[in-house]
Amino acid sequence: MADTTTPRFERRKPDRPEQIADAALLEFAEHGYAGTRVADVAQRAGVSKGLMYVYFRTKEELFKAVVRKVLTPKLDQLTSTVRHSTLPMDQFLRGPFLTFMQELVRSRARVVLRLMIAEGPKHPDLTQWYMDNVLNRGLGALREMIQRGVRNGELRPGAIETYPQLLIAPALIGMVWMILFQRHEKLDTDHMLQEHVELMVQTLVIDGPRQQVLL
Amino acid sequence: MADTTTPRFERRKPDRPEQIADAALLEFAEHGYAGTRVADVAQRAGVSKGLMYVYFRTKEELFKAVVRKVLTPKLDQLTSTVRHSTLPMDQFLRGPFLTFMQELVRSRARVVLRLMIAEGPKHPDLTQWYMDNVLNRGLGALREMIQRGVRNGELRPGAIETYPQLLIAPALIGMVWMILFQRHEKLDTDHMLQEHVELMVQTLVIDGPRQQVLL
Amino acid sequence: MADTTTPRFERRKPDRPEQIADAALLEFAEHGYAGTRVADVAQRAGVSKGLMYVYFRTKEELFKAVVRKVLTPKLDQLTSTVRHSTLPMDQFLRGPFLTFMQELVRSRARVVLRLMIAEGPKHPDLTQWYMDNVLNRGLGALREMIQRGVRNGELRPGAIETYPQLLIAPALIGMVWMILFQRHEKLDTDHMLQEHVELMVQTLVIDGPRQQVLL
Amino acid sequence: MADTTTPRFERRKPDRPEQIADAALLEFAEHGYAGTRVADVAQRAGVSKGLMYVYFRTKEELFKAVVRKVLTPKLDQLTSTVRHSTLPMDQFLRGPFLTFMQELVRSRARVVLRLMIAEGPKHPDLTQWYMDNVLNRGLGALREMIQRGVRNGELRPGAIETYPQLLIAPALIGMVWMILFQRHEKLDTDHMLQEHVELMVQTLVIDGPRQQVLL
DNA sequence: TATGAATGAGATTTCATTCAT
DNA sequence: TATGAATGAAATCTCATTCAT
Repeated sequence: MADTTTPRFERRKPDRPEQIADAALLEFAEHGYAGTRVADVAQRAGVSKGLMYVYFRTKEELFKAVVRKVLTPKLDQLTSTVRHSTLPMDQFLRGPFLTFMQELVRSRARVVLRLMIAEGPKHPDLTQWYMDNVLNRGLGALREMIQRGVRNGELRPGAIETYPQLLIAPALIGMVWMILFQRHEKLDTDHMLQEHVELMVQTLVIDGPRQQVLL
Repeated sequence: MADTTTPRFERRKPDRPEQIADAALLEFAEHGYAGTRVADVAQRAGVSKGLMYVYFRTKEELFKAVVRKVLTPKLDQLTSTVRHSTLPMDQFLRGPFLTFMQELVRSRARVVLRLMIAEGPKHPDLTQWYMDNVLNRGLGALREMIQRGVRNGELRPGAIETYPQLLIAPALIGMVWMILFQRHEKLDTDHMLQEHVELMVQTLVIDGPRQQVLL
Repeated sequence: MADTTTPRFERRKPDRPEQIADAALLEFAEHGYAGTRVADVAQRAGVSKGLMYVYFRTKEELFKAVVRKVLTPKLDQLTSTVRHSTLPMDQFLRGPFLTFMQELVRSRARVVLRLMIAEGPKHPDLTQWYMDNVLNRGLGALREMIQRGVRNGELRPGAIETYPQLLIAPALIGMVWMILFQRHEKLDTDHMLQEHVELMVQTLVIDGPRQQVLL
Repeated sequence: MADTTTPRFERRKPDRPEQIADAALLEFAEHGYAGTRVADVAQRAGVSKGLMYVYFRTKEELFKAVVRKVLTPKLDQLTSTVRHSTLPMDQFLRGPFLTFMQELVRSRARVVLRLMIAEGPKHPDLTQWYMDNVLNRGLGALREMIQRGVRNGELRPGAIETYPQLLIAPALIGMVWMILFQRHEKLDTDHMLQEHVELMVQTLVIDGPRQQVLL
């Protein structure tokens, strides 16, 4: 009632980058990097083509911004989960860790993973950022968790300390499956990850009185 | 009769399609699908642009042909390995199966995986072909192997029968690592896969007299 | 009455148009007309883009204003120099006239000349203004001077009355040289102009008692 | 009659660059560098936009090619004229040299001069080329001619040896006039140049028996 | 008066595909 | 069969100008 005429311009600078990045993620997810038209992102974001270039100097910058924006919180979540847990190792793996993987497979990070795999080799600086801020932070957090378990006598020492990748490998499978095949053939990734965690617990966790202090 | 597709008595440079597909794989590997120029493939193959279109009607057809050409022998190798092995399960896993994964990570299949992840969603028919001829054949072979082990009393029944993906998940990690990070930070994927197999053997293989007949 | 355009009692930063025009000249000089961004002029002038459009309705208007602003005083200077001189012709040519040309070559007029040559054909009204207010006033002043000399018996009558352009042609050469080549190869334009004047004096000035009244 | 259907493609590679450069010159002449659209050049040349980029990688390359193409023959003409003349100096100046300047003012070089003045500062390599291949060759040829005259006792030594620019300065005036004002106000550049040459001959050429050997 | 976020028309450039030879 | 000159649709990016505040 107050605004009877729709203004041709809307001024709301603070929201714009967010708004554009969200739209961009969706377009990139659907069409990949090269397949995405800046014009379509603009339309999806409800802004003009020109405005895109006010906030992101090139399509490539936009892409990188999207990747960073999506992955950063995911990694924060992982590190935080690992750092603040005081649960016994088996409960931790079956609980928060499993949940993290299950959510990861479903989250927007999945499509960003696809984008990284597809475009990473063309963007060395983005790949470097990914290594520093996603991969190494992620693996670092996992390794920290495992080593704590080993020190506490909860976990068998061994390969998993050297290659924490093995712990999340099935999440990667899950994501790739979702990307490529989910439309064709369902896979219960939640269950698969649960079974994976069971196997890991069986293999890694030392039986016996585990109620010792964990901290 | 053995050679039905190649017209035997026409004069033309033999294996032109082969030649082109090989060049195309290298270009796709380096630049991705969209980043690859048909002209560059032609140059690399040593033929004219026009001739490409004699053998492959579009760039997309060429892409699909490349994917099929690379993956088919890989799958044949896996199925054959699994089918013809008469080794006890632990020896099989530590031997031919580990070797297969290690080679897989290094092979041209790696770059095709990248291409599939990047482009799959845009080519449903290719994805369908991949599911039928790569994924399901691959998982089928693995499942077959596992079930034989279970029947023989060599393997514990359980999750791995349902989700043979868990067995090759680290190979996927290895491939993705090679694609994205190998230039930045080395990972000894061979060793990682070996450790993975050890974990799997510990978890899955039933101890005790294993020298019973396998077949 | 003296000051009709500037409203005397309104509060605003004085000389905004001046300020903008000065900034514009520098930008136009560096990047040419098309290569100059209105936003950059605004920034250089320390005002907002929007404000520019309060004082100059379009980029083109701004351009024309700059041209006029720079050239007008130069022409005033020339006419005034010529009109007020009471020197014998040889002294005048070697003195004030030479100085004028030497300064001209160095002045901001040089870059405006470049702009006129580049953009003139696209702006007929500007070109017309230039003809009326620069070219014809300039040539007029020179011709007046020459004719006075002829009447006084100081100068040989002839071509130079018809084509006073010949008298300042080397200044044009000097300006073009400064515009294009000075960064690559120095030319002592001062000396060149001095030599030109010497040649002119030799050719044009009638020897003999020249101390007669001049005026 | 032979070709009843107009083919959509015409294959005539050898002509193309020429054809495009000619069209480009006309467009650049009319609209300047920035004001010229590649599409319009293409249309004028009767080829597709895409083909432009087959022969000239960028608009800038096209521009440079045009400049070089137009100026090179002009300079060849000047050097050749100067080198091969066996005329006495006054006849040479009043004859071939005057003719050269008169033609120069009318030729396509005129518009290229405009382009150079306008765009030179933005293209240092083109400017360097211009200096090496136009300016210095041109001035060199003039200086050579003058020094020959001085050695022969035909010309007074002096400023003109140091600054041969003074000899062609009026041609520059003529060209600039043609560019900017000819549509508004005629100037008989031919006559102006003729008068200029007369002045130069009067000033520079030594009277007396000039029938001495010239060579 | 003053700002600068927002617009949108238009420019250059790329490249898969066609087709005259 | 073989070539590569030629096409044209489309994509990215720029920037003068407008207008809500």
